[in-house]
Amino acid sequence: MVKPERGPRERMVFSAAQLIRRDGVEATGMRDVAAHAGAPRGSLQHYFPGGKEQLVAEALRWAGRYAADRVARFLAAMERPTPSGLFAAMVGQWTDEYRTSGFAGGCPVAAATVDRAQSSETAREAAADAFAAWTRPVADALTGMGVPAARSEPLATLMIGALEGAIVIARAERDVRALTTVARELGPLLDAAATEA
Amino acid sequence: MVKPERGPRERMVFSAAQLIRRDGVEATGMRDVAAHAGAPRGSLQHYFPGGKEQLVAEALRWAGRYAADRVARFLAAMERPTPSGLFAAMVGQWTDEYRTSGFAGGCPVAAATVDRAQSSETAREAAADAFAAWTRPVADALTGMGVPAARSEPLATLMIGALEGAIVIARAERDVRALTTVARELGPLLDAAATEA
DNA sequence: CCCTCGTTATGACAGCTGTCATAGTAGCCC
DNA sequence: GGGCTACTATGACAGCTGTCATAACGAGGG
Repeated sequence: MVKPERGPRERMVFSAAQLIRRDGVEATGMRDVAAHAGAPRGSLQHYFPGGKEQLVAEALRWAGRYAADRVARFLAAMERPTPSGLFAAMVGQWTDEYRTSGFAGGCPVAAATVDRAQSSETAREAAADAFAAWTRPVADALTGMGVPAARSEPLATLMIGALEGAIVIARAERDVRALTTVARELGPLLDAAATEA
Repeated sequence: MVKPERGPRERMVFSAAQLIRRDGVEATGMRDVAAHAGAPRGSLQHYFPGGKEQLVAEALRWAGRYAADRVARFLAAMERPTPSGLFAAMVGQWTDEYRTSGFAGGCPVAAATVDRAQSSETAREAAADAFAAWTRPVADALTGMGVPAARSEPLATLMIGALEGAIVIARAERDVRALTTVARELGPLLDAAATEA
């Protein structure tokens, strides 16, 4: 998650996602977002007339697209893609971050769901859309690897669910143990689904 | 999660857990907790001189014990316990709640991790302890069902991780799909680990 | 030069937060 | 009754929140 040099609007959306995944939605203030993005405070009401609601929703949309792009990139980097290999890459992104940069942040979509699912319908919908945008390419990839069509989406949900849960546990424990565990335990199951056809 | 008729102190701890799992730690105010518990506001500083930090930590301890007790009760209710049966019971608790009471709340431990892992060391530790208190009886149960000792704890972590992730997804989607999916997909894997011995 | 429009600047607003100081009450033991 | 302890009540505090009103800037076109 490196900050690209885009316009101030895009930087604020990115910064919002960054801060949300660190501190949660509620603890992330609009003034913090502008400061983190190096954007003027006055631009907030100009670019996001819908207020925090809109900013959070756009941050989640961004996160969903980002996750989907990562999946595509993982697949492109593997010469002989396997379900376990894809899952290992998805998990590896998090173990790498935690090992090199510490356990400061989690998944922004999960954070928004925990903080806002009950209090903001638009945030909840945006989170659901983000999960859907993430699940789709994973499921498609599984199908492409020989997983029966009927099981691709369930298995993709299992992968993302196990990853999300492991992220939470790892962050609480400040240990990547949970992440490496789910990757190791789930790998054979995923590969088996691709070969039984 | 039915409210027992205990003293005001215990009621406040319980109410804190209840509100945290609904709205997150940050959005849960001390005044809200007292009101929800039907306890006087003045009792907060009397019972919890450590402030919100202490209240949150105790709520997480309570949640960890509660989860562990539920596992023990699930096991006691099964005449021939199997790993998949235990997992189905754990997931079933959530599908039942969501189907009958709506998707208002998630797991308080996950909520605290998302909101406070970075900002409060004691809350983070309390969350890690809660996960540990929950994992232990699950792993012990797996061992008792014939799962090799070396795989019991990893599989318990996988179960709890997948459940936590599915809770988040289900709450975002307002659909139990993710929960039923992980229970169905993971069941055979768990039972296989118990019989290969 | 002036006018316009996308952007920014600034200050204010009510509302809420956790925390604290202080006082008050109820009950029990001596 | 006096004194002690456990608990409750209440009001205040500074600090922060999201939002808004208002004004100023700055470049580009007429």
